[in-house]
Amino acid sequence: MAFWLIKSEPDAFSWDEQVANDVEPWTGVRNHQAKKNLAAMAVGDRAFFYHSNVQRAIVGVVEVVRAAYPDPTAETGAWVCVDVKAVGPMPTPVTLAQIKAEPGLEELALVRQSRLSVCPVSAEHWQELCQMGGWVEQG
DNA sequence: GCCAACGTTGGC
DNA sequence: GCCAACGTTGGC
Repeated sequence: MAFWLIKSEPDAFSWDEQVANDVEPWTGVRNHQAKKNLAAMAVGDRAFFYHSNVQRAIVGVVEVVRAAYPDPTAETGAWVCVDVKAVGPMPTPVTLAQIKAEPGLEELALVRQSRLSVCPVSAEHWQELCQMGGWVEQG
C-alpha cells in the first residue's frame, strides 16, 4: 500500500464537504506530475487531506476507493481522477509550520515542491505525521 | 529549441 | 497584498 497527500483549498472543497459526501471524485488536477501520482494510486492506498492556503494543515485521512480513470471535468480526456473516501479526521491537525519545524520531514514533497497538489508520502513520513496528529489506526 | 513574458499556486 | 516557484505560451 502506498501513501499520498492531496491538497485542496478549503474555500473550493473542504474536509467537511469530503466527510459529508463520503466518497468524492478527486477531479481538476491539471499538472503532469500530479497526474502521474494520481495514475499510480491503487485501491486501498491512504492519503492525507491537506487544506492549503488559509489553513495549511493536514486535517484528515482518506482512502482511495477507485483507481485512476478519465477526469469527467476535462473535455479532452487527457487528465485523470480517482475516487477517495473519508476515513477520519486528524485528532490534532498537523500544520505546515510543524512539518517544516520537524527535522527529517524537510524531504517531504509537500515542503520541497509547494505547488504540487498530489504528493507521494513515504511509509516512514506517513508514520511520523500520524504520530504528530495523534492518528490511531483502528482495526 | 531557446528564452522572455505571463499566469497560477500557495506560503507568508 | 506581495512574492517566489514553476508551468505555459509565443516570438524568434
